[in-house]
Amino acid sequence: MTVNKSPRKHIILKEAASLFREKGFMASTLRELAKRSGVQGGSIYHHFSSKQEILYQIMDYTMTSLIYKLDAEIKDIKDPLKKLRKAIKFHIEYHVTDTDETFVTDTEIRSLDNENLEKIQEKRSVYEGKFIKILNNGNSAKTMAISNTKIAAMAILQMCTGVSYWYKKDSHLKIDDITEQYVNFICWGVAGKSI
Amino acid sequence: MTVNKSPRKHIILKEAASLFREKGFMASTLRELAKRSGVQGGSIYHHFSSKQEILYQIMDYTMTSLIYKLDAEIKDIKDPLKKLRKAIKFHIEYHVTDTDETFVTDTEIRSLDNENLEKIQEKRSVYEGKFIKILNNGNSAKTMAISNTKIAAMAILQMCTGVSYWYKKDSHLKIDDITEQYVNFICWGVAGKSI
DNA sequence: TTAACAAACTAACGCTTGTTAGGTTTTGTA
DNA sequence: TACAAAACCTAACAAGCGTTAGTTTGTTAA
Repeated sequence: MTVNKSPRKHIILKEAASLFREKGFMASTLRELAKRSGVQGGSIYHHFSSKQEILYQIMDYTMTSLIYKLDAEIKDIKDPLKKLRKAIKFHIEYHVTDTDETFVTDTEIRSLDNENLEKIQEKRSVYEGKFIKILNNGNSAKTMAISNTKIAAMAILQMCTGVSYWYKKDSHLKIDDITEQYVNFICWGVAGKSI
Repeated sequence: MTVNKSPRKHIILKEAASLFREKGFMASTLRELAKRSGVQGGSIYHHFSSKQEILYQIMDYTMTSLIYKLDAEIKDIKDPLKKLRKAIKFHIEYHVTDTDETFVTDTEIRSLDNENLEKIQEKRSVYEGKFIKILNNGNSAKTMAISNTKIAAMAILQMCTGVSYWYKKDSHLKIDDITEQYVNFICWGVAGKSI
């Protein structure tokens, strides 16, 4: 989110994430998005060049944030298991904070144009690579016992990303409790055979 | 799949699952589906009353199969941990066998009309309930230590369903290897604190 | 006050899509 | 073989959608 983001543009992006989550990108119309954002359909084009650009901006911002913020969270941690705990905690908290954006980013890959698709796929790969690296380090340190770290990373990410599918802001479940359960489950899972 | 399923209807359903997976339901057109199925657009209406019905039939068949076949796999197993292993193995194998159908069933919930949505949600809930029950039994038997079996069941299912997102039939990965990794990861994860 | 610019409205365009209706061809059965 | 049903083709309809172009409105600086 750059500092010079106009209020309306910001509103449109937030409403877009909500609408896309609710109906899917293709089933969402600009007329409805405009209505929800407080303008008329054609006005969207003052802020965005196309419907596709709205989707891309949501997804690109989300992936970029995930990558940079994950780094900030784990860069000073040496122990792989501790690093993994922190990474999982971060991932879940991010997905629980921006549920609409993260859900859309995870589910609307197919709606991207080819050019945008490549860019987002690249960032997904970078993000996933950070988890693979942690798992590889855990294997090296003998505190984890994973046969295929790529599959394990995918499994872990899919499971944790899944929180954005069901979590509701008004849920009685506390984020820390959810996080704790996922972290424990995963850490026992990766450590299992090395105990 | 009933015995009297006409060949063309069967082809259309298979092609629909493939097309919907590739482009999403809303971005898929009946003209393209017809083309892929070897007929013209209007001919689809000889076999299905609407585009929505095609989607519903794919999803309903998949959910119904999952429910009944899971039961058949685990009904004679008493030990909760063994039962869980079998359930996970079944789930992954099903998702790896019908990757298109399972992927569509998991991702196109939002494309369902309200009436169809309720029916599919109900079946999803039934299926999920079977996993929750296994976990509850594991807790009772003290071979699992899960604070919230509902969350754990969701996490497990999301992770295992995720296989249909990335698995490719021509993959060098053997299904048994994949299954083994998931089963081990999960069983260590659920058993962790009870060890 | 005036001019410039940003933001928004509005009508309409061109295209696409699910679907229908009527006609033709193919298949199955007596 | 004849007939009916199933399957398919085809043209077209009605609705909707992303987008464009022109106009209007509000704001700001000179």
